[in-house]
Amino acid sequence: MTVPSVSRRDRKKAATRQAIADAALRLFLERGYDQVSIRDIADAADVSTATVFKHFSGKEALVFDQDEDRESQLIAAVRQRRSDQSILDALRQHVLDTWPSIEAHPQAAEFTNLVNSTPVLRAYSERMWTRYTDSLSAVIADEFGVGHDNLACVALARFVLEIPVLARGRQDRRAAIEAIFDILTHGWEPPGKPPAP
Amino acid sequence: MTVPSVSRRDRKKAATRQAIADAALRLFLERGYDQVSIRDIADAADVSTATVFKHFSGKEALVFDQDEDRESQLIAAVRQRRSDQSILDALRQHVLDTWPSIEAHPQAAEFTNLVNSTPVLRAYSERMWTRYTDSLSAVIADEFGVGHDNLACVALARFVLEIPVLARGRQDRRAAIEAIFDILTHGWEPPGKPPAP
DNA sequence: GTAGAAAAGTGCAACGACTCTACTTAGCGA
DNA sequence: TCGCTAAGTAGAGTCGTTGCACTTTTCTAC
Repeated sequence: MTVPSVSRRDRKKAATRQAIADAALRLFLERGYDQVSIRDIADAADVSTATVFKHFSGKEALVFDQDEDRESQLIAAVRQRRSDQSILDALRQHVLDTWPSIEAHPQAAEFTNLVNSTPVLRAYSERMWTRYTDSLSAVIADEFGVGHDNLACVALARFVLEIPVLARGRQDRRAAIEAIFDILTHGWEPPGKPPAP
Repeated sequence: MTVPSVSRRDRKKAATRQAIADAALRLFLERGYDQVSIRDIADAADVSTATVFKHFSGKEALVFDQDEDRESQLIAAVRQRRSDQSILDALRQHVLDTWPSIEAHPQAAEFTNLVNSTPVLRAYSERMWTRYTDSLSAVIADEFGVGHDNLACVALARFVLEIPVLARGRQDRRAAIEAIFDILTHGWEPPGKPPAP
């Protein structure tokens, strides 16, 4: 996984990609997303602008590098769950095990701030998850032997994939995840008032 | 509401806006979204491209004209509900009363097809609703006297606003809406198998 | 009515994201 | 060593979008 095919060519290709991603993140954090052009990034990474688009599908994708195979992990969590575990519990456990550690890297605070303060990046980060709705709902439906467009399955998949957005910026992300799964499991309950002053 | 302030100026302004929207929809349905440029639309409506952007915030907004004051209707549905009605029920009723009739206009099928087959329009239509998450969750939280960032309130608002996306393209939209509210009310239940062949 | 403010619309230049095409370069495999 | 292929480049071009200076239309107040 770290070394898929160690040819000199692939190493150079990966290095170029990394140089672009690094330059982009650095400049974005320094100046803000909208104040950095593709040309700036290309110059900083010492490549042409065309090369940037060879490696990344667009400007937003430069911000969200390494988000690979989260989709396949989700699918696997459902399909390879313990036989006595419900799908909802399997998802809850997978989400608790996996998602809080994401964004646990250096500069996490600045990074989160960058995304939250840039509308186009907020929108992109939300779509990042919900685009898996179809594949997650498909595997859930398969487990129950119903059609892929089964509404309950689609809704569950969608609601689970909304969790990262809802839990973002919470002080206790794990508690937030648990609370949302409780809604999905037992239904929505009116919130209790916070302790009086 | 149909005639907010009948001055000649306002009438002409509304007329040009309508001319632009009509030209845009016609061209989009004829050729497809990506095959129509702003210039094409401006020419067809006999205005300059600058005028197009005076009336619409961007190209995507040309597709989704008349989506006004759905936000305020949502707020009102929660705040002005009957005193014996829960918030969840008030939302359910409002959604059932209001949303199925949307898209009940001519060319609905072609329009839906246009949106679903154009990724950027799909994304836009999903954001159209979820952008109200903050204001809807705020009013819900107010009704319970808790903070605006209360997780249960934010999650409920978000999930309700996902309903249009989930119910889109269903044969029986009302049943779909009911089913999703049932999940939110009583928790998620595994789907039953369809009748055997 | 008429003057002048206010707003709608125009034409044009510019910027940035992204694409395309033709070309060079560098690594690979025989 | 000889191509073949993939990575990278340069540059022109398209398109969405904005800003600016300007004209035209309509409203308002005298």
